[in-house]
Amino acid sequence: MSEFNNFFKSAFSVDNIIFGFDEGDLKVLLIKRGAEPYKGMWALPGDLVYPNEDLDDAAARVLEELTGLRDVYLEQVNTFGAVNRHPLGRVITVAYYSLIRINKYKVTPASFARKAHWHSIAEALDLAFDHNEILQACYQRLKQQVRTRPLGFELLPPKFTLTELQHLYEAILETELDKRNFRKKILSMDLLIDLEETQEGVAHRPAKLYQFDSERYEKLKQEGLHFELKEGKRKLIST
Amino acid sequence: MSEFNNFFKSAFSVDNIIFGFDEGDLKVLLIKRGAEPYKGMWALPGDLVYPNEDLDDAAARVLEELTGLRDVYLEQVNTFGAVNRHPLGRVITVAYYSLIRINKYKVTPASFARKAHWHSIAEALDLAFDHNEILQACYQRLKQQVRTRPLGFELLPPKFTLTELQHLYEAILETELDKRNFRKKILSMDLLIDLEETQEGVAHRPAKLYQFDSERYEKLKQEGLHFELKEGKRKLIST
DNA sequence: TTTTTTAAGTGTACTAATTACACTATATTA
DNA sequence: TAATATAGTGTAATTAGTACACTTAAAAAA
Repeated sequence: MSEFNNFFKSAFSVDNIIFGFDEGDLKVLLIKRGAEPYKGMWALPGDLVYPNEDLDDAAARVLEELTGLRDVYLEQVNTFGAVNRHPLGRVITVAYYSLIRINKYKVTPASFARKAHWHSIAEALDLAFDHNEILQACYQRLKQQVRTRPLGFELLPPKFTLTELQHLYEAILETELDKRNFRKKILSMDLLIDLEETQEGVAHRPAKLYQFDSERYEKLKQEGLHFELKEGKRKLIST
Repeated sequence: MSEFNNFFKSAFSVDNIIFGFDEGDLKVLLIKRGAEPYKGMWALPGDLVYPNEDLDDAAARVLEELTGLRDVYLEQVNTFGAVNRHPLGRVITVAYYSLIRINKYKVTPASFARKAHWHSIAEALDLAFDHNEILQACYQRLKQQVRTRPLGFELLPPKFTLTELQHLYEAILETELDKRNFRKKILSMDLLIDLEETQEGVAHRPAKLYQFDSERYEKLKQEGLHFELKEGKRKLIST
């Protein structure tokens, strides 16, 4: 590896955009940096990748160290590699997003993080490094993917109502959906199990509870199912 | 950067999946490796990223060194970072795909490449490193993106016939399309300029020539156009 | 020159999916 | 028991997708 030696002076990191859903709002988990650079600023949870660690494993590790959660939906989005994106040297970073159920999360901040906190997507501004750009890229990717894969369920508790599901999609897609059309579409996919239970303790007619049928989804996927949700109002191609 | 020093011993590379279209077939440009490791095997064109070079610039450089082409459609797909993917050290690689007009390309092989050659996608097997995996990932991404963005035109000469365009989509999507329905759909998008010219020197009725209207596309995109092509036969969601 | 060959070009009827839209039902709380 | 709040439901109109076969225009062969 003689002539390559000049190259082996870089590092890479993973950064994790952890999405959650709460109070009708799409949230992202940020940490307040306890050390320079960017001390005191909010940042995406991330870490350098160990020399003997696979990239995907590093992303899962970062997530687990912060939230205590394993086996979470995790997807690689993009790699950011501008020369000066990190003040301490050449560090490129691979961005992942993950989807977690916000109430399963318990704070176990890693040593480098002084504070972890959920932020609404819209309020997550002024982040350290190039993390604003990374967050936007991941959010756009989530928006795109949520239309064609049943990812939304990862963000909801195991039992949910159709209205909760609709609100989730509305929050992610930043659009309003028609209640009847949404239900018609979702139920026609035959991916929900009607639990024959209802909400309790709400000051109105209680909603029925459903569960995502992941076995059935795996079966349908093999047969070529296209899970697909369109926009509230479809833009037409016209002159 | 004291405690970080152990980390700054890695390198990263870019690998470029260069797609072209010729003789009704989707092709990929591969080089035969002239040096160890994997000497003599076909590989994706790629290179280590210089310490002071942005990732995207590196991808564009690799492409230009090999083909002489600049300002080509180039898109980052995925980053591959298994610990042992490169025998000479820890090297993660960022994969890009690019779309070029095959007749604009002239061979100018870089020093590390003994030979560059177009391969049909289906025949590009037994590549060096983890390049089979990378190629497949990029091909899947192209397939997906070609449905919702007018990328196909990047692969055709500026003037083309509707049949050529159809064959291109059939090659990429690995499906057959109905001639009348394809034409109806494409023309209804209003993205083609009818050049009022016809083919010459063909032993049959000459086809009309068209040009992609990129100005109009930019305008329509802002208004929310969804360029979208579906499969030949649509799988229905049913019980 | 006529015939053959090859691919270009065209329209319609049917089916499926999407959209817009408003009232009734059921629980709690006042 | 009245008020409030959200759940739950159907249909008609529009748009998009699909299946399908014959005529046209050029070059090449007879």
